[in-house]
Amino acid sequence: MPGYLKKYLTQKMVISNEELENILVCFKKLQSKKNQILIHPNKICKHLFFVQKGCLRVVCTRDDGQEWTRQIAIENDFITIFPSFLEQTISRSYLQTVEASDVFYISYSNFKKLNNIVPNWREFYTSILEQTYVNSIKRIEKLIAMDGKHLYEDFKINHPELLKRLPNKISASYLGISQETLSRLKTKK
Amino acid sequence: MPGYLKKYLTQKMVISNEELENILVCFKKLQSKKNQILIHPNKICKHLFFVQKGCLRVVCTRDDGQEWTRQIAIENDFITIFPSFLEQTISRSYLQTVEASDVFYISYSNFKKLNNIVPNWREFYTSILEQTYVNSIKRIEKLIAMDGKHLYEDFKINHPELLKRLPNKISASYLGISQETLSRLKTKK
DNA sequence: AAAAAGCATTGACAAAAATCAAAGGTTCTT
DNA sequence: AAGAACCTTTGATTTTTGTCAATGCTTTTT
Repeated sequence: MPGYLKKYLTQKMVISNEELENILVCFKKLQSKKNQILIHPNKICKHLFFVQKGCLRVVCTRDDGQEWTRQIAIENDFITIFPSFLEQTISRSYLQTVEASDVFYISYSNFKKLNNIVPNWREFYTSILEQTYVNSIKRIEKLIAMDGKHLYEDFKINHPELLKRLPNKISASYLGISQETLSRLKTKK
Repeated sequence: MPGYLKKYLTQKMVISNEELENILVCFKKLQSKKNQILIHPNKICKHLFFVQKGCLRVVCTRDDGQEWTRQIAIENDFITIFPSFLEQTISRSYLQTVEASDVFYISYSNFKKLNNIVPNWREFYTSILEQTYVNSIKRIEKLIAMDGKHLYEDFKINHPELLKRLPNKISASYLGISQETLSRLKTKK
């Protein structure tokens, strides 16, 4: 049943069929409508999600109520409230579906157990970590050095599919600019 | 000789004396004056650094020549041009001393070998990765959601020692604002 | 110690971006 | 299908921030 996840794992790690099954049984399927909250704010994040179909985002809120998109996940991406999941601490951020989505999720305790059950798991996990960390470094470089116009141009070049797929409002909140500014940048040039 | 590094490692990982020695022999000592470039731009980053004494930063440059501080390391921090080090690819960023510094450094190939030589190394490495990734997530949250004033206030609260220690110019380039704006924020309130 | 280079501050101005508000267009709900 | 809710665009305005330039201060360098 978890077609994409199985495919994803076999592509990314060296693993026996038995080990693969040991991983897959830890994941449960969830189908969700649009705009549903899968991890609530001010809770400990207990699950890691894999997106089979659809789109999810991590939302962080400012004191004045404004909301910002810290992370976006589409097909074949993992997503969770990472700081909360890792340290099992409370977080103000929440995880929300942007589209109707099919996801697979694994609990924190089962996730931890995979280290013991599957020999190559740590290596796989570390590799994913490295990649997401590199991506976050690149995002930081852009956020400190670029103004709205350049952030938008860069987003259009590197994530054209997201720009088409996401509501304007969410793209703007991912870039750290207001939706009005994004709307103007889209038309101006 | 690598006093702090030895102390740091024994505190952070479970390790025998022999293993510890196997790690330490991979590191070489370097003493550097202020404003020296330890990893040059447009090169493959071949070393990972541990700061014994002093202060280093990763500088990224914009097309117009403006420079920004992507990362800062002081005593007991590791630092490198991570994307370049990890994938052994060319990077425009460079690593520079902010103060006269004593550092220990390890080559990429030796770093890779530690996975085989020291059983707990991967676990240790993963744990450092997790922590730095969490820190980068927090920085992203701030950069997308906060304006200059709030970024400065936050920096003052969370890194008061850095604010005192760093030249204004570098603090500003770390926060993604101009030094004039930082100077005004410092006096205004 | 003097000169030079670099850094911080301040003012004036320009550019960028946020905010507020209104209108028209979608999409969702019933 | 009608109404509601939401999203997008656009205009007007204010706020924030960047840029340029000048000055005084500090730190290097010679």
